[in-house]
Amino acid sequence: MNKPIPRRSSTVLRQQEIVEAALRLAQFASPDGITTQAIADEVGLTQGALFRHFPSKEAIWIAVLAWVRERFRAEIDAAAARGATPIEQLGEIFRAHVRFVTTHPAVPRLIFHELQRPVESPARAEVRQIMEPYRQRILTLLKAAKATEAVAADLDLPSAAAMFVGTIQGLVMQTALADGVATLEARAKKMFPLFLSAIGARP
Amino acid sequence: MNKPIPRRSSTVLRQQEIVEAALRLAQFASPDGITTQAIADEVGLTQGALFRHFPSKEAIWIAVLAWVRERFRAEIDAAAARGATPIEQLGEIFRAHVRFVTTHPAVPRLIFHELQRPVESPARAEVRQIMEPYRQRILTLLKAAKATEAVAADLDLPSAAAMFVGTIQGLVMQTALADGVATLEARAKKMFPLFLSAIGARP
DNA sequence: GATGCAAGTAATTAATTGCTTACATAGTAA
DNA sequence: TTACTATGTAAGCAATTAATTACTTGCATC
Repeated sequence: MNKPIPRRSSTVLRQQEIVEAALRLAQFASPDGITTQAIADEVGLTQGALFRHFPSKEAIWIAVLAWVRERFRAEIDAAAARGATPIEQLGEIFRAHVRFVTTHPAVPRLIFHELQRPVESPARAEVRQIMEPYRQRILTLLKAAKATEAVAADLDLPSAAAMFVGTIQGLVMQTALADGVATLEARAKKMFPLFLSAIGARP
Repeated sequence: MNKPIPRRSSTVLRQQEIVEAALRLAQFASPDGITTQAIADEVGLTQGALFRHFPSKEAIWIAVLAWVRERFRAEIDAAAARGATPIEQLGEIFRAHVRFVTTHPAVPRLIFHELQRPVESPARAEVRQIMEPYRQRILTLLKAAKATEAVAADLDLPSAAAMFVGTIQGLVMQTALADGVATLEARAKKMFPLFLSAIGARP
């Protein structure tokens, strides 16, 4: 009943398989500890075959990050749609962000990996393309909240946006160091009210 | 007038030189992009000579992290001593923490590098030994603040401590991705009032 | 001075690994 | 059938690099 596994497959399909394999492996190893051989094994190809579908190893990781970017954006979109007011939307996004990390534990690892590198690179740019539009979106919501007088009138919006994102990022760092993502959601749940208090949100 | 550079030096002194060289190099390269050859060059030794003073490359990084740990602890101690009330002390520590990162830009890189690795290791344990006592110290100060009714009576202390640390960590991540640590201090300055608001601190 | 050890060097080794190449074959279209 | 192209394999190349080794030398001590 299984879908017959063709020995040969088109590049488009293989690229997706390779991206998924790499992301799977990144749950248990750091990106540059993952060899092209390991990825090939995970897909079920020889190592050389990878290079029929990607020009280099780095191109694979860039594709992985691009996949993550799209997926993350979609989840955040869906979350925002669930909230009626800006403050509610922020709450939904907060939860969705945390949920995304627990669902894809390899993602923080990929991001730490890029942050740890000192030089500009296409992969780094890709990471920025994940974070920057996200931060921008939070900022827009905060503006809307301020316009409806749902937050403190003298609130510094860029700082508040940085704090929203930073609170989650910091929490992910702390749990990554301590216990993986096991306790992340529980701890995040208690953080959001603190954020609301920080921005002077009215109940 | 320069101190004569002896061709030979004791292991204790060399270890310190090696640690400093590694930390210097880590400003411009990721830890595992730094070869033992590069470290040796920076110290002015041959590559093999390193292994007279450290059993392995990893041992060098562990020593670097231990050095960072001590140094960080001392800076935070000094900062805390400058504040009269718990809230003031938190402010001093916040600034000192941020200042430490801008002064030692290699440090976040080293920490990201460890976070990016999935397995437990002595180096990871060393990073935990930097963070955990720090978080604990913040928690203690928050307790004291609560005891003097300087913060909201119903404040969840562990969450607040996580937020204190996380706010800085998140900010470091964001600046690391955007512009190095160039704008870190300016942005951090605007964040602390938000934290005070989060914990319901009285002015 | 003679002695012994810690610290240094130069050369080598063993293992790893991304990528290339020469060749093979599946699938498709003429 | 024939021919063509995309996909696949197996082998190997070239470069990197942590660690080891055999040998040397500076220096404190007797």
